[in-house]
Amino acid sequence: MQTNCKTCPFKTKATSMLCDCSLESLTNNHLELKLKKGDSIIKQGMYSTNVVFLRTGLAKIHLAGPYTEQIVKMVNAPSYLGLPTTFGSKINQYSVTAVSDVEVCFIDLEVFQTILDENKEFTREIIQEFCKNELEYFHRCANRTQKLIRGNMADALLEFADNIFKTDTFILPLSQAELANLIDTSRESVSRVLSEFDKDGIVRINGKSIEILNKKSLQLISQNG
Amino acid sequence: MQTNCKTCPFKTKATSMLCDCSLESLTNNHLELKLKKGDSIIKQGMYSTNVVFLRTGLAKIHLAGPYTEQIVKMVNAPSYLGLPTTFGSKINQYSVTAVSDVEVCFIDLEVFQTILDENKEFTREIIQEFCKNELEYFHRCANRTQKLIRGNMADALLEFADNIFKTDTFILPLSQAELANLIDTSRESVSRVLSEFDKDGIVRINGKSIEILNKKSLQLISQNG
DNA sequence: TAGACAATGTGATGCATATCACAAAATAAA
DNA sequence: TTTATTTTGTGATATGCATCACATTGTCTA
Repeated sequence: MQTNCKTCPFKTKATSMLCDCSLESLTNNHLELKLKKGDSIIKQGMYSTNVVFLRTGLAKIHLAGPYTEQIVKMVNAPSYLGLPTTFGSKINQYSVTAVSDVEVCFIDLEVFQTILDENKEFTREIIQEFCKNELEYFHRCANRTQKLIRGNMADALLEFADNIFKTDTFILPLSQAELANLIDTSRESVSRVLSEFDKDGIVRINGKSIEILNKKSLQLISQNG
Repeated sequence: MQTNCKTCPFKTKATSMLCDCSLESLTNNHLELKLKKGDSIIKQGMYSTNVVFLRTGLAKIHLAGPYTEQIVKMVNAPSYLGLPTTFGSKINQYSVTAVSDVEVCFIDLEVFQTILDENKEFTREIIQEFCKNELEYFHRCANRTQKLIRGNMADALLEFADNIFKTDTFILPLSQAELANLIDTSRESVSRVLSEFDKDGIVRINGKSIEILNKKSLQLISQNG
């Protein structure tokens, strides 16, 4: 479903029927931005009347837990962010921060709502995305809490390799402290487990660069705990 | 938005515009059932081409974790269940089981899809529901893993009282073993914490009957951990 | 090229809670 | 009612991991 649109910024092979520019309303109702790694895209607690389209790059969704900030999801482009705010209180309930350089479009929520109303295909895709995410959360709930740290770390590495970067050699986009927030553990444990994996020849670590040497082992560790 | 419909079974004050029976397609395309406590509504791993409307009663969504079955969400009527299956593989990715007697309607997914296409209001409500749930999962991720058992138990009791039964005196719909699966702990710890709460005068427990005596305390315990 | 600050490695210690092991009670079945 | 089965209460023990403490390395800035 690649639709390289000439008049609007959505030139991506997205989930997005937005690129069907019969939706000319969009062309005049968005703000396009390039943001740098570390920049805030959505800030918890702030008022907002926009949906954000993450056009390129990688971001983390995170929010304040009772003690520390928790990363609940990594999101790579293309993806829509901030919908719950749109339909809810207009106060952002979570933060989104770029972990790579990103391109984003801010779309007025009323415009977005109109598009939803007028475009069945797009609506269907959005709902499908929600369904996919819901399943992800369910599995996360069932897995994260039952597995030991090694299992969760294995899952995180496999997720980066298989779903996010789609290669077994990549640069970790998160610090060890952030990784700890993602897999519900402490910074120190992340450090220990990573060097264990390296020592056991499962991965090769070089600063922030990671190469997965033995994916089968990782999958086994993921299953055992 | 109460619409007591005469021709279709959806006579509930639902999220549901389905009761707007301009949707006569529905009237002839559903199966209505009364199920008993403990009956399975949706079974993980089974093929299905239905969405389920939970008309009355209370259910639990649960799925197989690496070690034990995990309860990921309690759902009370009115609510739609099984949408991810609809839009996904048609193999149920989770189970839903009645924890009280329930009334459910099985709706063919093509009929459901048609309704979505034809009814903007309904679609909007469904999306809103997804958004609400997503926020719930995020908060669950951030809370459940950071809090101690007492905090999670306090949350569960407050959830039952405030959101599910809407009264401070209720009958626990789950066994202690199920409660343990809900708040990520062991059966024994559930037993211990509940009797602690009782001993401290925070709740009064009598078999499965629970009365919350000191809600402020529960909220404090929830915050501290 | 220094100096400062952030990110990482690694040992020692403590603690929350899982697990094991039964007893007691409640519920279901016969 | 009696028997069988599930649910619950409670102690003792084991353990995975958080926390603390500090050394080391890496990275930015002036």
